[in-house]
Amino acid sequence: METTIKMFKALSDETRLRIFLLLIQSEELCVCELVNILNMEQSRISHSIRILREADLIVNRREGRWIIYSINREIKNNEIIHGLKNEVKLPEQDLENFAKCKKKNIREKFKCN
Amino acid sequence: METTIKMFKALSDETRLRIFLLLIQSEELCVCELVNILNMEQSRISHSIRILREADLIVNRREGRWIIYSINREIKNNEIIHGLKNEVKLPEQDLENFAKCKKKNIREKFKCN
DNA sequence: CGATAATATGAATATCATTATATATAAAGG
DNA sequence: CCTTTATATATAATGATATTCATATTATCG
Repeated sequence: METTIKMFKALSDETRLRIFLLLIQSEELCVCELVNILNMEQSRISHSIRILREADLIVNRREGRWIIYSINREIKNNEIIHGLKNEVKLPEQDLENFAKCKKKNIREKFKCN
Repeated sequence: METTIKMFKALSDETRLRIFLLLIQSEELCVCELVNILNMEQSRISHSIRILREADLIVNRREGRWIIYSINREIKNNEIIHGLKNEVKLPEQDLENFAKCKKKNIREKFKCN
């Protein structure tokens, strides 16, 4: 129950829900990609990510200069998350920006933004 | 997306989640039964109920002096709610109090509390 | 109709959450 | 090593939420 409440709390904010859905879409993303896609302040993304991480919804690993986030495998068979995947779609704009961002391949270049 | 966020927000509070799960268990309950089961201030229950209602999670009808709440049928095939049912159990204490309350049959008597 | 019961609502307060700005840290490049 | 880049965190301002106490509303009973 406590875990579920934490999960609901983490996902009951638009910014965080969009980040979470983007991570479901894309397997993994770094912060500067999320900044790029969502067009928000970096500190806002970082802060949002922290709350998702603290709710055990996402995990991260470092890869050189980047810290790369992905969905926590352990919640992949949580039925609420399953339901969420089927019930909610990302805004079109986010999908577009996500595609553009992937094309840019910003992590290959020297400079991200 | 907006609907889902409203839903998550409504269910991300312990009081409201317990009320919601009790209503799933029991088909329908009036406020004084919930006060009885959860052992909380009546106004707290009423306020919580309002938020669940505004998120379209529950509905109500009047029956004499009582206002009786139940799960909104329209969300019964929402996959997130399905997931929730399977993932979360009510605290034992609530189940006990629920059973006791049903035995008391308070709506049959003149006075509820 | 007056009293009581069930529930809702309002106001006040306390707590918590969100966002922006500024700063810190850690890795990599030259 | 000094700079730049990516990210995190601290701080502060603002806004939202939860809870309680007091009061209002609506229905029933006598």
